[in-house]
Amino acid sequence: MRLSVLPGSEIPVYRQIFSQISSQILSGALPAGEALPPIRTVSKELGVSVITVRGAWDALEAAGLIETRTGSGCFVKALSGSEREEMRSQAIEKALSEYIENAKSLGYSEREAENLLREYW
Amino acid sequence: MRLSVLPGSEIPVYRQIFSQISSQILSGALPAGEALPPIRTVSKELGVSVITVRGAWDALEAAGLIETRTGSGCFVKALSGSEREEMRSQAIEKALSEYIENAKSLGYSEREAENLLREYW
Amino acid sequence: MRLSVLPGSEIPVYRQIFSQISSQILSGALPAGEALPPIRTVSKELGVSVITVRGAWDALEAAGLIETRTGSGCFVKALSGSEREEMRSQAIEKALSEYIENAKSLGYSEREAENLLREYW
Amino acid sequence: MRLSVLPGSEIPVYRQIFSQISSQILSGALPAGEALPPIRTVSKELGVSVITVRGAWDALEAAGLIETRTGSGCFVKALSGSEREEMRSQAIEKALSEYIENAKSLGYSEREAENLLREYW
DNA sequence: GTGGTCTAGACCACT
DNA sequence: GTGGTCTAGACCACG
Repeated sequence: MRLSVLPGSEIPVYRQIFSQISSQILSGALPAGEALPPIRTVSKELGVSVITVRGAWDALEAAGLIETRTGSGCFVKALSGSEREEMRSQAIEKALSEYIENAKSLGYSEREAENLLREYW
Repeated sequence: MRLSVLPGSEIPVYRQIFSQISSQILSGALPAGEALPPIRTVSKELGVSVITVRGAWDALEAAGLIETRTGSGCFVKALSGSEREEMRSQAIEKALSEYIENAKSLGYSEREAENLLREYW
Repeated sequence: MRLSVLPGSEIPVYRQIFSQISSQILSGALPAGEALPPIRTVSKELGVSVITVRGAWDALEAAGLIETRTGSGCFVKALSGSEREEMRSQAIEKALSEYIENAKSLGYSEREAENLLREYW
Repeated sequence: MRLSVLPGSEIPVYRQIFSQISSQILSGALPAGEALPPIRTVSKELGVSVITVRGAWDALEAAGLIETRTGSGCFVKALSGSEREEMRSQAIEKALSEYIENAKSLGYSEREAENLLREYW
């Protein structure tokens, strides 16, 4: 479980943690049933408050990605293959549409957008 | 000057306005010297507070994209071609790197990322 | 907006607040668009922490009952009549099934359960 | 002795076990003197920790419903008919008042509450 | 030892 | 003045 946060970023710390774990679940890197590390452990490792980590966990639970069993920990929820694939698609489409929207309004052509993608990947 | 905002979005209204105008300036759609519409007009059209629009204008001025001439309004600043091109590049690179980062952590390959771009453009 | 909490109860304070407001929304007592009182006000009135009130607000938002507009407050979300009726039905059915389950396992007949209901209403 | 637990429920496992056994005792399904199954057996059957079952047993003993005889097991305590009836009444009244409170705050009339009860019993 | 809840108080972003 | 985020620390319920 690799996590990292940028404290000064414009996007909230708990959201950063949320998207990292979310991506790992949707990509299959974190399989169903897997236990997440205890919030206190994560808190120490990242140097943020326990409450901040808890905020990320809450968001993950609200998104239906994990479930918490009080007293024993938090675990990656079982998602059907199609559910997971759908959420994964939605995530990439959202990111993609932001890129496309930006590129278009900045006056880039499709060809240029593709070349840049190849160049920076 | 076409603007639109999504009030319920997670990204602040003033930032939405900022990026739309910013993109139009960097793409050349809004040429140097062009007058921005009065704050109150924009406020009414978008149905947001005058203060919110003012925030967007401030951000644009801080970014060096517009200048305010007291009593007559706000105008697109004159940028050298190279300056403009550099800012435009930075803007697209930032958007691109976010897309790439998301795609990678979701487990997509470069080829898939390209195909999606072509499909959704 | 009438609220009351029992601090020593077995059910968390934020949950108590949640269900009271939730019921008022589903029963139509709180119409769509209505502004909820500021969390700090509620906090003072009930004598609980701001954070506790926020927990209730978060739960309401997660349940799709309210929406928060940063800087201006929290508002009752617009629900279609059928949506509202469905959520209201679900709420009463959940409460009802708990009553029935208890009554049955305690050995009460349907007739007795009805008589008790009439007696205590 | 039939027991079942829902691990993901919002109400603690030991409480679920407690109320099931409690109801069976108060309804007379489990007569005085009857032996409860060994903790380890219940633990295996339900797939929960021994400590959890122990918690339920403790709660039952604290409620005066069972007694433990060291070395031989736990047994349903002898209750006078009036004692048992009083506890049974209290249990149903508590469940009933929760249903009524919910129904009222959701805007249901007594008549509707009765009809629903008949319908879902 | 695990998560769940709560307090008191601070600073920031937004309207 | 509104909500959003975060800190530091405490106590409880649960397994």
